[in-house]
Amino acid sequence: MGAYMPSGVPVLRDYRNPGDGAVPVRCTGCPIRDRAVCSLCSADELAKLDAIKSYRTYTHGAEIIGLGEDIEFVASIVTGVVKLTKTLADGRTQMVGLLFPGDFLGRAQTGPAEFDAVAANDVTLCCFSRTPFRRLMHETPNLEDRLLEMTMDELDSAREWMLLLGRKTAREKVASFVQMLWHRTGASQSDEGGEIALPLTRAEIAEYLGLTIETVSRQMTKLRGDAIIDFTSARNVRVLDMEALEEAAGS
Amino acid sequence: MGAYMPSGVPVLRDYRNPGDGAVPVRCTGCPIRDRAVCSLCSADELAKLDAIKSYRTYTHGAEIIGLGEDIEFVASIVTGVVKLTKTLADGRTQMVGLLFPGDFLGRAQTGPAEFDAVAANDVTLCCFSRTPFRRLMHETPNLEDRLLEMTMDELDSAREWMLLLGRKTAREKVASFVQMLWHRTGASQSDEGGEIALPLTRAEIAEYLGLTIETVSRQMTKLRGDAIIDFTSARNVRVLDMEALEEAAGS
DNA sequence: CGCAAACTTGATTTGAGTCAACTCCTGTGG
DNA sequence: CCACAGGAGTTGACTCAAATCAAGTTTGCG
Repeated sequence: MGAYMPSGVPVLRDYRNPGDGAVPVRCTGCPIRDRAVCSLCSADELAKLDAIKSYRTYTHGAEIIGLGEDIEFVASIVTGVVKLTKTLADGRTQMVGLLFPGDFLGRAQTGPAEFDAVAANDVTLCCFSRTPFRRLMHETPNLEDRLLEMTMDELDSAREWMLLLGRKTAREKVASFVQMLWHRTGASQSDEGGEIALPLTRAEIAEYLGLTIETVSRQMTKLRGDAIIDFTSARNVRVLDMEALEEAAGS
Repeated sequence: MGAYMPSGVPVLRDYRNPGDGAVPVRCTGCPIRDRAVCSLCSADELAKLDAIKSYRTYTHGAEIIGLGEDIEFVASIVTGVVKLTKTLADGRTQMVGLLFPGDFLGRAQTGPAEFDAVAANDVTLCCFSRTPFRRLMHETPNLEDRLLEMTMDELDSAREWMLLLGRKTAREKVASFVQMLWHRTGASQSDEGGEIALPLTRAEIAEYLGLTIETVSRQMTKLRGDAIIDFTSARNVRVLDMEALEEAAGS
């Protein structure tokens, strides 16, 4: 289970393992069937994918792909959260991607990875070797169409993230982060007051937002002081006032 | 011709109109044939694209796509430079894309634009109505494959840009910008000392880098003081020391 | 229970933003 | 052909938001 999940807290969000690390063997009943790269595939197309897939698990902190590695597989995130990061020579690190269940990891084309991919908590991947996947993609328009659509969605969200990094204040960044999690973890609109278990440490949130740990912490404290969010623990946020949160996020 | 080009200066880079705004009617001989979304297409595939294409021109500053518009076309940039920007409620704006000849503008899928697209100088587009383009894309794997590849390249470069926005200093940002232009404008390695005509104003460079005009100007002056770059005019840079520029860019 | 990692809080520094002139082009019209 | 208007760019003085440095406190795990 997610290393960050305090024991005894009820399961709230689906980026954690449903069940207990038990993973579907058949695609039918797969928890990400409706969102993943395979979501447009018909039953027989799915059977072909089924034949080339394999599951891999990574524990919290494990490196999935290292910078410059020539990755031999692509994958769908089944459970857990994967962070993509880029690092400058002197160690300054920026997160450049955060993948939730259903998201796709890797390029179908050849070439070395441009970033590190690390399991932010315990992760299960549904992996496809690159060559058979590419072949299947060419035979299966539904697969390629969905991958193109997902890649363009990623690009849109990268652009939103660029606006955040380039122009938002620390307060706006932190509020935007909570708001993003709220949406990505599949909260329903009526869920105000519901709890979000943060999948990232303060240090990782800082990497995501282009800030320092201290600034993230201070802004979290201020948002709590303004009665916009509350914490049941450092890793469990409750949104008290969704409208004020949107206001604070500047969007 | 590009409004920023001082008269009498020899043509240096291909993001300006080759010839005089004269545009190819046939795809053969198109200046972006080797790089654009159509680059993998065979002669007969190209003929089908040819049948649905049309050229549009925009003068410097013209809006190509407004935020929230449901764009009825997608396009390849033939000549000129297109900037994509996002703006917060109070007017803070961040550039989130910069498209050169060969780059692709728009989503094949449906849905409103997530950003503004503006002609940074005089621009020619090779446009395809969205519906026929989508249909053709489904019939033509070479087209969809290339679009997927280009979209993933865009995503990689957006992630590099995120590292810049989140973690680089003002000096590193400005140096990175010059370096990026050097590569995007197709300079050859042996071109040290060659000139780059900046396609953007200082204000636009600031939007690109998440800085203010003043900071961009100061850092340009410092890089000049360090004998890394030089200016023949405010809009024409010469790279004096490529190695030092890379060092200053922090990559 | 105790230790280390994660997180918070406070004091101080600093890099980039803001505000304010000023210069330099470039194009226009008398 | 020159004057001059206006936009683009530069430079300087000052401010401020976030980084840095430095203790603390809390939490969770062995």
